[in-house]
Amino acid sequence: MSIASKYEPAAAEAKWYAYWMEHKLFSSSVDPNKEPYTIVIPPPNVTGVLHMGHMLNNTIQDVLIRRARMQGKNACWVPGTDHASIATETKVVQLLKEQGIDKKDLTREEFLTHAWDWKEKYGGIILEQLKKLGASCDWDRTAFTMDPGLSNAVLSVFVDLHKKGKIYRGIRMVNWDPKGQTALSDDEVIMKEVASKLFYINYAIEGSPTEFLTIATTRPETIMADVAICINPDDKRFTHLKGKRAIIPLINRSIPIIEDSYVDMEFGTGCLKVTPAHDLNDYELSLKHKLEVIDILNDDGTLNAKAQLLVGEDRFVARKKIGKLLEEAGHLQKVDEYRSNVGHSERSDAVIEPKLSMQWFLKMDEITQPAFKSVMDDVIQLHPPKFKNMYRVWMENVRDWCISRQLWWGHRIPAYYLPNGEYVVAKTAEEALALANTQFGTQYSLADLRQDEDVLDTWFSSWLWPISVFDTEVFTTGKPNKELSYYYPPNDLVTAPEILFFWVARMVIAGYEYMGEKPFKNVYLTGIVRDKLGRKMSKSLGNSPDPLDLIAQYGADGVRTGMLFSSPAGNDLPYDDKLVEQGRNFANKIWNAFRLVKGWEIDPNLDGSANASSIEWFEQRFQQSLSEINEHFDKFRISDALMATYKLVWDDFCAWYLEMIKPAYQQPIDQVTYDKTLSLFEDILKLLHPFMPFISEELWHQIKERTVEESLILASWPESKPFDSQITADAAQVFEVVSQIRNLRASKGMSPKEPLALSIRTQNPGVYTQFESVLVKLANLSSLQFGEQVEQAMSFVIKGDECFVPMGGSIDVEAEKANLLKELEYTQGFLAGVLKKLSNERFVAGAPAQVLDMERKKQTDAEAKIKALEASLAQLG
RNA sequence: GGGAGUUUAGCUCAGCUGGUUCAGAGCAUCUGCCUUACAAGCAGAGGGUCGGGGGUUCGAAUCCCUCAACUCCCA
Repeated sequence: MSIASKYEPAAAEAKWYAYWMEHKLFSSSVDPNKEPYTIVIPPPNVTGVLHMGHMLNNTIQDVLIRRARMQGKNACWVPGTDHASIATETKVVQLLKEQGIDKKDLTREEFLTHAWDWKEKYGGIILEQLKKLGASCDWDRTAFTMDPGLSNAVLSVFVDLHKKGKIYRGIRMVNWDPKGQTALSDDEVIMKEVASKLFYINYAIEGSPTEFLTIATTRPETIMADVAICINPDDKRFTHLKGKRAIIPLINRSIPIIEDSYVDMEFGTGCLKVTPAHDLNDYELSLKHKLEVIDILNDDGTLNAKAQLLVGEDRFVARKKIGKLLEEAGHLQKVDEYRSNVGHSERSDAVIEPKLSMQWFLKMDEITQPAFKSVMDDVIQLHPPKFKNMYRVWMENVRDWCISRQLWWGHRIPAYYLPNGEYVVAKTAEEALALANTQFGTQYSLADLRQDEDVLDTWFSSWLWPISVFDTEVFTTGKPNKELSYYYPPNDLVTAPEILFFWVARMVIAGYEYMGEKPFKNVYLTGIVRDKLGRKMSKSLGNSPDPLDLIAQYGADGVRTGMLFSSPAGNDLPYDDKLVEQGRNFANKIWNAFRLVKGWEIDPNLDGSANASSIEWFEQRFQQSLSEINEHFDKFRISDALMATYKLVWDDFCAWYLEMIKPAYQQPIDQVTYDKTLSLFEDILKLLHPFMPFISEELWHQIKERTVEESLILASWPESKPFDSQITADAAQVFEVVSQIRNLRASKGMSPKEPLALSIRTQNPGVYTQFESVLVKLANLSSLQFGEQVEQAMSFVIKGDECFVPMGGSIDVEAEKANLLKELEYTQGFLAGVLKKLSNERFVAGAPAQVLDMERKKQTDAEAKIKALEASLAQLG
């Protein structure tokens, strides 16, 4: 035999991916005669490299798209990348720094030139990596969120929403990243518990030099920004201070003492300093009590002139220094160690500074309504459904979306400020100028316009993705083009739950706003890939294997199945090399099954009728599995679909079917069985294809020469037909007998080569005779007969049928008796339980007929078994 | 502090509207085998009070209450 005994994936993978690409088998175009099946990829960061999360995510998408393609649908998987403004800008800034260039020394245009250069050079590597995984994307459709068309779409949407009055400018407390010098959304802030200090500071009471109040704070450097002290109105300790004023230490500014039940009497000293510019809660308190706001920090986190003290010092340095100053001045009572949760930038890891600034917002109250309803009404289904609840909670508490970012890389906000202090919003400067001059009756020129410096939040472009990859004009025309009308809405979206709100919810919002329809029907939420210690896999921890290394080592098919073996929707995937090893082994198993079949010689004169029942059985079994697999797919249980396929191939096909029909060593096989077996093999390859595209396509073409059109990727998914579960049940019973005999040999230390005789006492010999040749072959029987009890025999009972295996003088009577007794006792106990149930009048009265019948059947079966066991025991003496 | 979720074998998970698919699967473990497709394999085996307690019911892994542990989201 010339075929290698181990499957070598590398060559097949390169070959078939090139083949599929060359013949454009992934491509899709509008075809009104075919039902479309669409997936848009969650666009990875253009600067990203493939990580394990992408592997899982894209494998699932590929499985779905390949199966849909085989089901005859017009399968279209649109790939692309996201400009990821923060991540990319951070990376480019870093890169420039390494080259000795500081972003501050560059103009906006110069910086963007660098960024684009970098994007052209390294961007999209990730898409090349996806090809190694086997992703069958329509690469001709590859989109980028900053492509001219898609960018235009973003600006159109901004202008439109502004016109609709949904976009406004406002002062808001935002999460300011002093390092990245940008505002972040709440979702981009990571809370981390850090060690800090709680400073207890004494504030003197105005007009009463000996009296003071003590305030506990972790941020003493902000006392200069204090505008009040707040106490709880119910707090008896401070009743005497109501209406008085306190003096800020060191700068001696007088501030009022106010009352609000917001103050937690238990925490710290029970009174609170109110610093609206530097704390969100304080800011809200200041709005409520109409207090002024004093901002003492610069954008880079250093203290400004309003601080009066320590001007120019960094906030952390200032914190230390002011501690000392307070101590020297006798205002510091004590300092406690304290652990607190502090927000950090997801990207730069800088400690977030709450900061008041002018930002752009999208009003969310109305625009979210259809999106909320569609998920609640299951028009859009989340898988698993537990995420519906999370979605509801988020939607119910949604806040206006801060869409501006103080960055350069991204879509620049199309708002233009005028010398008269007004601004206009338009897609281009020219349009803005025209608009301004009409609106205000002015004679401005382009030079008078100053465009907003900020760019839009990345999600403000990717929320349009399911629409804009097909049609970038619909946002202005309102009329979907041919592509969009055909492919929209995409069927399924596969993504991580962590961006359910960032991205998924916002796509739903945009879908309804601009298409009046949902942007997809199903959302499959994957889990997070974790290492053995349960930690999220990340580059910084260095705990993630390189996906490309894994593919090289285990093969793409092995890695794909490995990722899917243990990842039900919504559950984290605890990654272990064992999984991909199992995947690789599975590929090898299939490979070797093929070697076996391909190695057979055919004798056209041979009669194969003895194999008819085996073939019949496997066909029924195949249909049984197929219906399970289809059901799993329909419910988005991808892992279960894989597992059912795995068992069908490994257990039913390889372990049973092939052994059943396998001719003796170096013996030929008949034509009918051979042809039928190859055809069954083909059916199996079809089921395997979505999971293991490479090896399945490889073997598909090794079975026989095929044209491009006959490639497996385009083959039809097997048709589901009714099946006879009696045959599969009968076979299971026969297999059980085979197992028992093998077990018997093993326990006696006998060689499997030593034939045994078998006699069965049964009411239904037909169960066995239909598989007689199989039973004889697999159990290695010298004879099979039906009849009464046999002496000097080992025995076992299968479904009430007694099986006797004569062992001559070698049988250990006592051990055999003990075995039978044990079985007997168990069965008697079982029967007792059944009888107890049946003698319970309330059970008989209350239980449905079906259950009752079941119990009665249990009773008769158990009684028959007991009788048989007792007879055997009597025989042994 | 508010909300959501999870808890079933050593690990990862199934278990639908209470009742034979009811205690399951895969992996891991143990025993024996290089039996000519495959040791990346074959044949067997063991392993769980379904987180604890209480309740409803003829009957509970499944429904209710309560406690505990863990996870996530919002503050």
